[in-house]
Amino acid sequence: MFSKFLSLEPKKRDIIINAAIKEFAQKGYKDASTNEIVKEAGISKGLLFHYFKNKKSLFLFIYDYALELLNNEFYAKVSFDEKDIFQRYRQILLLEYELFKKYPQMYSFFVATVSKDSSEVNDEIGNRYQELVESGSKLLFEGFDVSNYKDGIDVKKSINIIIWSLEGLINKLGYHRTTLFSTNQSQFDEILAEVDVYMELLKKCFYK
Amino acid sequence: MFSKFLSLEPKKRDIIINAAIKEFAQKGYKDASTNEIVKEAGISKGLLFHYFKNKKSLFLFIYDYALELLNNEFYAKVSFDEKDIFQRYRQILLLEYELFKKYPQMYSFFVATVSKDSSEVNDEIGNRYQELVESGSKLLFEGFDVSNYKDGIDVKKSINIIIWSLEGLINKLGYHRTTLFSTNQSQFDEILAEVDVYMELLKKCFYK
Amino acid sequence: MFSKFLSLEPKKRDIIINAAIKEFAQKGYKDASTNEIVKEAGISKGLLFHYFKNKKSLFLFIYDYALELLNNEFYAKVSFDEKDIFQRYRQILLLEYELFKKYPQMYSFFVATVSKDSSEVNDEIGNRYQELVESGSKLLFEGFDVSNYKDGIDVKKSINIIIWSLEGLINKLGYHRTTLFSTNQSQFDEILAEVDVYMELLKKCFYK
Amino acid sequence: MFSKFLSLEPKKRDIIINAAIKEFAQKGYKDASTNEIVKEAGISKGLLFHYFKNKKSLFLFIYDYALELLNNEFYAKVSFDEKDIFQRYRQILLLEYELFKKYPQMYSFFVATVSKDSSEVNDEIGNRYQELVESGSKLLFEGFDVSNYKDGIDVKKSINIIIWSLEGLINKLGYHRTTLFSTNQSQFDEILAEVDVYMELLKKCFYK
DNA sequence: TATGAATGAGAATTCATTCAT
DNA sequence: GATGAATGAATTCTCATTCAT
Repeated sequence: MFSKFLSLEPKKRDIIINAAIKEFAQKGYKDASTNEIVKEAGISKGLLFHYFKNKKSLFLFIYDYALELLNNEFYAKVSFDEKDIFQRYRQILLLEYELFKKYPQMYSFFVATVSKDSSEVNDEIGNRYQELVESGSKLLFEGFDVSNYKDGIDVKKSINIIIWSLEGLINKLGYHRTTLFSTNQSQFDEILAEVDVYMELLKKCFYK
Repeated sequence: MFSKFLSLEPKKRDIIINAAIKEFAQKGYKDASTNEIVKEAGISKGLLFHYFKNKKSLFLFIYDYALELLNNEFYAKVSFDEKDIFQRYRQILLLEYELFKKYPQMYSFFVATVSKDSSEVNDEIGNRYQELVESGSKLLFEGFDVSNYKDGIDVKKSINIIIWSLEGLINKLGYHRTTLFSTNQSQFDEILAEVDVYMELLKKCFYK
Repeated sequence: MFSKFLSLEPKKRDIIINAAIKEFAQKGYKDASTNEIVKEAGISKGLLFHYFKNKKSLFLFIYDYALELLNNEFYAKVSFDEKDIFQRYRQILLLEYELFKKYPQMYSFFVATVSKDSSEVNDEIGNRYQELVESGSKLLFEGFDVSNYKDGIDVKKSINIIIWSLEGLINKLGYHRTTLFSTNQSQFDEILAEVDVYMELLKKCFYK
Repeated sequence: MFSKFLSLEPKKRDIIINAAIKEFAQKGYKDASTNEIVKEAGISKGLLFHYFKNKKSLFLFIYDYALELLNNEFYAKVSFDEKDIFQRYRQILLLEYELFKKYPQMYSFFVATVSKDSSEVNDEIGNRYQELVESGSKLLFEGFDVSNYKDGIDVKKSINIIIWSLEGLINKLGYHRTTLFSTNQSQFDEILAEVDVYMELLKKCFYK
């Protein structure tokens, strides 16, 4: 399928991938211009269509590429030995920060794909991203040690409250996560500090 | 600026506004077709560009129109006499439900605008919507009676936790708010019931 | 369907029709360039697609237009009162000559369409041209007075021989009919004279 | 000119020739794809253009190759000892049948070339095919024994009538010659039988 | 010889915008 | 005010041809 493209030297391959991710991330599938992609990648119009049958096929390749990256570079790195929900969440935040420091366009790509999703590619991508995120969320936020919870607390619901609260917090702090993760280290440290304060408050609610 | 359009007889004006909202809501700024708008509104292409300098100017008009509607039909109707945060939130949910029952396209319009925002209009709309929502949120979630809060609780933070948790809940229940509000009354009642359960849990956390 | 185009002022409409016929006649459906058509017609690219949904639709319009022309300007004009096959054939030749003097491109168009027919339009045009020609041929070469035929001659077969012979002759004289009909009047008269000689020979064969 | 190609080992050369004939026969000059040709021939794009300057040059080579084949395999095999025109014609029909059984693509190639001829190659191929066919026809249909013709018959013209009639017949029977020759033996025998009937009728006309 | 990646002009089609009526 | 014909730049995609290896 993409054999021609995949056997390209990594350097050039990545230039093209990044140009495509950038354009799709900025404009969504439909408004993205293959013209812009080739201009950004510094290749000819024909070459893009030598590697990819058409725009859609290029998009789906990029989509799968990004999904795999997300899986390998994020979900695979979470340590599930950490049984305390707050510690686990801190770990996740740090991993996310690293991830999006490394691949800043990828996050925008998913945001654009999920929100601006065009009917032309909807059917194909189905809900693979959604599935990954949901199955991921389940994984990320399960298997906690609940021995130190107050009696009479619905554990599941309390975990939800913790997650939603902290999500709400970082959304507020970062407006969009994209912005959040484009901040520098010291700003990020401030955010972490604020997260810690909220964690303490939530611990008071649910921990003995 | 829009004097020509504004001095139009209200009936015709509304037909055009609704046609535009519908198209922008469905497709976002860039993909919206002025052709579709004039077809839906039953006017000629020339006339649309007689009233509005260009597509962008039409969009910005619609955007401001929708913002004002949101303000009048929602924020202005919240009763600030209700001093209990949970009661206030319940009231807001009901108002929202009414609002989106009445103007179903408007919500879609904002969702589309915020998510699919095209770089071409981003700068102009700035963050007027965001500002309204934020200033609105402040308004909506201030001035509570905190006399029955546990001692030693950071009130502001606890209010945030309540809001974010309930937001998280209805996002989860409705997946997208759009879907949520297009549900029928009995489904909406179920959602309210679930909200109540979470409210009880949150009360345990923060109320004496 | 083609209402926009049909309500155009005849002069301009014909310019476009002729430009399209010319291009399709020269290159066949697939190789014909809409770019060339608009250049030849002196209109903008957009206007062509304002009148016709796409290249295919333009082609089918032209095809039907040409079919109707062929029917009105040729088949409808043949006088079936002429019961002598040779006189009938002479009449037909003269009508054809007039027809193709008047619409020189049309003949080329059909030749190109029949021979170069692209799979992309084949299904749509079906065999409407073929049907017309065949039903036409039947009409053209039936209902003769056979009272002066020699006895023991298979009339049907003899008529076929007459037709095929005369067709063969004018094909030879004109190489392609296209060329034939682009000749001038005096050349055409020579051809007619030659046809007459062959007719005499054929009469000897079949007439008493 | 084509020295490089001609000094190729015959096996490989024929693979390329056949691939090219097939593609040109199916699609005509313009629509034929050099991509398809190299794919079918199992060679690289570069190699094709190493042997042939460009697509046009390849086409002209194939064209001349096919012309020569037609000459050697058909015209050279006709026995001119047969002095009876009807026997000669029968012989020719059988030879044609053998020829196109052996080289089915070649016939399609000429049909496609003659009918779909693109202006880009028209000038170059000129009318070499036409010339061959015409000079061939002269050869094929000359030198007959006319001793048993009726007196007062223009022999040349009567021969023409015979040829055109029989051509007309097989065109009608086979619709296109291509179809005709792709029929199986028993169908071909039926056609021959019909030809014989017409021959008898024509004999009555011209033979004593 | 032999490869196939790379090119870029040209194809059909869309669409916001203008302008004569 | 009102129309919709007319424009042309921009879109995705194709394909003969070249050239470094």
